[in-house]
Amino acid sequence: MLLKIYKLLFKKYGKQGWWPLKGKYGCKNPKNENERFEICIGAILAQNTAWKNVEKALENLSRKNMLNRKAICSAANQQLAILIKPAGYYNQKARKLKLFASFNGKLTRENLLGIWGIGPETADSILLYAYNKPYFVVDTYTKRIFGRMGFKAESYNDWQLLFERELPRNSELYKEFHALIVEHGKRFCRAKAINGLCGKCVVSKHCDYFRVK
DNA sequence: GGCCAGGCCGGTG
DNA sequence: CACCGGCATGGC
Repeated sequence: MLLKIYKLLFKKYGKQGWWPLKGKYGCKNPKNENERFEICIGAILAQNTAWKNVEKALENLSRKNMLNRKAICSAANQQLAILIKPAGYYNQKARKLKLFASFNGKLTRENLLGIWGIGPETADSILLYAYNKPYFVVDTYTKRIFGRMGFKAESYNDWQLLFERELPRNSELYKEFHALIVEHGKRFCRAKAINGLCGKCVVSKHCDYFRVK
């Protein structure tokens, strides 16, 4: 069932090629440690924030040559906060960036979750997109889209299990699926239902939300 | 002008 | 454990 949804979304939106490094879509997998780091920073900045705003923050960091681990480690919280301001929650996020950048241990899921400011979605985004580990990423779009379709799960872990149990354990599939979910959430499965959108949605036949209306 | 955006933390019951 | 307020900008 989930694979079927995936295929419908893929047919509609095409290959997404996430993660979008420096705001450019269609990138390949990260080639080096610095690109991996940039993905991690983007994942933290993207917490409950529109990606457009994250791009501005990344651009500010990049222009100052601060989009790397060393620079962020040695920067003052205040300076970071000013640069990442467009991404919102800038005081918290400045602290989060520094704590992540100065973490030296092994990047397991458990260790990531132990870092202040890294929750399950951020951890899974880092593991999947920066380190190519097969953890399915669950976000608000995932819950909204599949919740409306009639899938039920209580917690983050339940949602994740739902996908990981049914899908082949394949990071490339996970990456593409999550990216497609975000795209679909932005374009069609909006928080506030917009008149007519559901009628053009490629997965509406599988959706309770549409059928009920 | 209100709602939403690729969450997470800390306090409370 | 579940729930909630706080954190903050920018686009629509």
